[in-house]
Amino acid sequence: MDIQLMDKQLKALADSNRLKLLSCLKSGEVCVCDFVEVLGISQPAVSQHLRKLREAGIVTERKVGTWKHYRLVDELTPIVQSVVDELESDSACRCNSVNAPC
Amino acid sequence: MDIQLMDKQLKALADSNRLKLLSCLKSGEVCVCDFVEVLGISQPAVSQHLRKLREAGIVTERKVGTWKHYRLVDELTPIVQSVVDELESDSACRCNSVNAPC
DNA sequence: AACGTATATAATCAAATGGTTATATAGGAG
DNA sequence: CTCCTATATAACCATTTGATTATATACGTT
Repeated sequence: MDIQLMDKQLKALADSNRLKLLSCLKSGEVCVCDFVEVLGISQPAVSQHLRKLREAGIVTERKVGTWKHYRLVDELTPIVQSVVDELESDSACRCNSVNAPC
Repeated sequence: MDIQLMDKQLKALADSNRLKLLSCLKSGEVCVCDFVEVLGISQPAVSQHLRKLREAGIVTERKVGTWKHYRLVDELTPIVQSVVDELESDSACRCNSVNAPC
């Protein structure tokens, strides 16, 4: 495995808020608006975390109208997979907002 | 697995110089003096990287006179193990210095 | 005891990181 | 077209990180 990709993925994983995002994503797609509630940080902050995960090849997105649904990529690298395996799935982060389109 | 430990270990892993240290350690014990040559950074910088790995429970040390030999801990967590597995073992970093006591 | 070597710690600094607010972009509803 | 909502980007700022130099500690040698 390319050591530069490894470093990039590890940097993307090494943040507690991003680990929480992965806990949420473990059980399926989640839209950005729900993440904002879960993490208790601003929407732009969430957007920047998701970008970091996306650029590391860990998550991918799907547009649904004005919303975006994020999910884990299909083929995770062994390192990312081992991190996801260790995380407890957090189902509390999905479809809680009144207007969530999930 | 404790999410705080996970975060701490991931932060310890998410640095290219520390990944190089682990590449060296994959094939066995290495003393600090050799690391300095390999990474091309100062001795205190190496010492601080090693401390971070030690405090994350990834490496341990053994005193040999004035030297210290570092090695991977016996029971790595699944995440750390998967990172080590992905790294190519770098044998060029051992016992190269004239006065290395390895 | 005095000196030299190996490693660790302290002090300092520049760069990277993660947050905020403000603004841009894009799509759906009226 | 205009307005509202969802998301992304830009600009900015405080904190953290990783390097350096200087100093402390510990051990071996003379």
